[in-house]
Amino acid sequence: MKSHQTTIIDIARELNLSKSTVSRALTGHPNVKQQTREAVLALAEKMEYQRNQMSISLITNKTKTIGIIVPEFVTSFFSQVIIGAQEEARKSDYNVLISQCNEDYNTEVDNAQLMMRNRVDGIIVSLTKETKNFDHLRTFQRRGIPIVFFNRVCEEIMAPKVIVNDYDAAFKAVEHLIKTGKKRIAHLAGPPSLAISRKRQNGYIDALKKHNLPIDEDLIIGYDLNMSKVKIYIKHFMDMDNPPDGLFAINDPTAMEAMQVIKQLGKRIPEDIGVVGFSNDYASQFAEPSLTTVAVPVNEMGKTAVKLLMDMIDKDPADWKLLVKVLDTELIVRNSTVRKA
Amino acid sequence: MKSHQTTIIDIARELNLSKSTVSRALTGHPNVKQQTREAVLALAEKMEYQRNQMSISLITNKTKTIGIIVPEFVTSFFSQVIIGAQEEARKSDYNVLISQCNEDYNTEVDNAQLMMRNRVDGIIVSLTKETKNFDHLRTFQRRGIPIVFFNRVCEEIMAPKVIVNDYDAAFKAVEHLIKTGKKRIAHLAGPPSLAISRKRQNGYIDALKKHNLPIDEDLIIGYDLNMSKVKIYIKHFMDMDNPPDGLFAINDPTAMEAMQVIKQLGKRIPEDIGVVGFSNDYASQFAEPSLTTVAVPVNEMGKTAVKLLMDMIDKDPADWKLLVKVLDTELIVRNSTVRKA
DNA sequence: CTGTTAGCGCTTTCAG
DNA sequence: CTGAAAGCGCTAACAG
Repeated sequence: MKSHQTTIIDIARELNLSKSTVSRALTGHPNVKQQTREAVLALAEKMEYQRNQMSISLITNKTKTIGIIVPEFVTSFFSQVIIGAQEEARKSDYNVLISQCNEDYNTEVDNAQLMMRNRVDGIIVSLTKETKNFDHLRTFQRRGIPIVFFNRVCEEIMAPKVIVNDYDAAFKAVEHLIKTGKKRIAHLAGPPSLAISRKRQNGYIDALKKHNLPIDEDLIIGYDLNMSKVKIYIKHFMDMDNPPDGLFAINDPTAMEAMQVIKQLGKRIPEDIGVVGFSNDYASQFAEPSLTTVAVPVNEMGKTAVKLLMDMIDKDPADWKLLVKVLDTELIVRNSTVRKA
Repeated sequence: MKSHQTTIIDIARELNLSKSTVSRALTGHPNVKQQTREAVLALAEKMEYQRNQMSISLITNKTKTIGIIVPEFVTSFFSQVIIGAQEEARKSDYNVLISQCNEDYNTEVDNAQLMMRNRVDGIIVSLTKETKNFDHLRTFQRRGIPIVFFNRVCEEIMAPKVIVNDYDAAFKAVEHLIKTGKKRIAHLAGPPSLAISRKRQNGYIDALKKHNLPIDEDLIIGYDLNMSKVKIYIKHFMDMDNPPDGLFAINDPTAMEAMQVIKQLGKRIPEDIGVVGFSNDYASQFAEPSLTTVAVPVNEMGKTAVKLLMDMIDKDPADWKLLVKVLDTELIVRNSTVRKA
C-alpha cells in the first residue's frame, strides 16, 4: 500500500514551476520571487507537504538525528537524562533515536548497529553493566561519527564524557552518615566493571579513613545491580554479630530495596541504621523514610552531553576535544538519615 | 566533514563485481553464485558495511521505523510501555522513534510533524492532557499512515486502541475501599479531557451507588495533573467538617503525593484514610505505606499497540480493523488500605 | 529569478 | 548467474 505523501513535484506541477524553484522557495533560498515563494508556501501548507528527510539525508550525508543508548529504562534516571538530551537536540533541530538495552551487552551491540544503519550523526551513550568490549562503539569513531559518554562512561575510548563528581559526592554522603553518629557504615556497591562503582567506593573508603574509622571489607559488597539480590546482602549485613549502623548504596533503587528489607527485619531507619542512596530517583521522595540521597542534575547531564556532541558533529575528528564535564551534585538530606521533628 | 561509510560500490570495486550483484548477495537474493556471495559477505563483514537505511527507504517508501508519542516521561508508566513496544517492534526489525511531549499540546504537534518528516511507517500515541484538537494526527491517516492509540486514547479518531478496563478497575478499587469499611471516599480525578479520567470517575461513582453510599460532589475534584496542586486539594478535603475516610486517586503519583500531605497533616493511613492509586508506578512499592493500586500491564500494552500497528502497516487502509483491545488489570492490595500485621 | 542536469546509495527491471 | 540502466525525492551546480 503506497501512502500518498505530497512531494515537491506535486507542488511544481500544480503551480507550473520547476522542481528547483519549488525547492528553493521551500528552503528559504533568496533567489525566488516573493510572489512565487508565497504561492509555493501556501500550496505546501494546503497540501500538507512535509519534506522527505530520507532524500535530504541521502544528499547531505546527514540525518539530523542523534542516537541515545541507555542501559535501562526502569528507574527514572535515564528517562530524565533523555528528556534533557531531547530538549537540547531539538534546539538544533535534531531528532533523537532512543534505545534501551535492558542492561544486556548483546542488545547494546544490536542497538549500536541499528544506529549505524540509520546513519545517526552522532551518539550519546551510557553503558550497560555488562559491557566490557567496546568494538561496537569504536566503529563509530572510525567512521568519523562522534560519541559522547555520560554517567556510565567508557574509560578506554577517547571521547568526551559527562559525569558527576562521584568520588566527592560519595565522600560527602558517607561523611554525612558519620556526622549523624554512625560508625559502622556498610557499602552496597555496584559492579566493579562500572567506573562509577569504583569512584563511589573510593569516596566511601576515603571518608571513613578521614574520620579514622576502620575499613571493614566485610561491610563492602559489590553486586551486579540485580535487585533481587539486595535482600540477601542486607540480611547478611544485619545478621552480623556487629551489624552496620549506616548504609551507603550505589543508587536509589538499591537503597530503597534495602530499606524495605531493613524494615521487614524490624529495624528502625535511621535510628538503627541510616541509609543514603545516590541519584535522587523519582521514587525516593515518596519512600518511608524519605531517602537521603545525592541529587544528580539529570536534565543538565542530558543537555550537556548533547551540547558536546553538537560541537563535534560537522567538525573534523582531528579537532574533537576530549572534554570531561564534571557536573556538581547535591546531597539531599531526608528522613533516612535525619528524622525531622 | 564527510564520514566514510562503506558502500556497495566500495565492495563492488574491490571484488570487481557489479553493484547489482553485490546488492543481491547482501540481500540474500537467490541468483548469486555461492562463491560470489561468500566473497561479498566476507568483505562486507571486514569493511564493516552497514546498509544505508536512507537509500532503501527512498526506494521502498518504507522506513522500518515506527514513532511513539507519549505525553510524559517522568513517571515510570510510559517508559515501561515503551520498553514493551520496542521489544515488539524489534521482532519485526522495526526501529522506534520516541518523543515525549511534557504534557504540552504544541510539543505534541511538533513531534507529530517530526515523525511525518521522518516518514515513519506508523505511530502509536498516547495524548497529552491538553490535546483537544486532533488535526495533526488525522494527517497521518489521510496519508495512509496507521495510528494506534494506547492508554490516553482519542475517541474522535477512528483507530485501534489499547486500553485497560478503566471503569471496572476503578469500580473494584473503590469497592475494595468500601470493603475495608470506608464510607466517605473522595476521588481526586484527572482532567475531564481524558477519557480515562471520565471512565475511572464513573467506576468510582457506580461503586458507591452499588453499595448505597451517597455521591458527594464535594468529594470529587478533577484536576489537571499538575502535581503541585495535590497539596491544596488534599488539605481542602481534610479540612472538611466531615473529612473523607478514603481516597481514590487517578494515578499513583497523585496518590503518593496525597499520602505525603496526609501524613504531614498527622493523619494515619489507612486507619484515618485509606488510599488507592492507579497504574502501579515503580515508586508505589516503596512508598510508606506501600500503595494499594491497580496494576496495568504496561509492557503488554506497548507490545499490543505495536502488534496492532504492524497488522496495519502495508495493508490497504480499507482493510484496517478498528479493534479496541481492553487489557485486564489487577488490584494490588498493599498497606495503604490494609495494614499487614 | 528560473530551469536543466546530475547524482546521493540502493534496489529493481530488463538484457544478456 | 551477472551487468547496465532507471529511478526513489531532493538539492546543488551550472546555465540561462
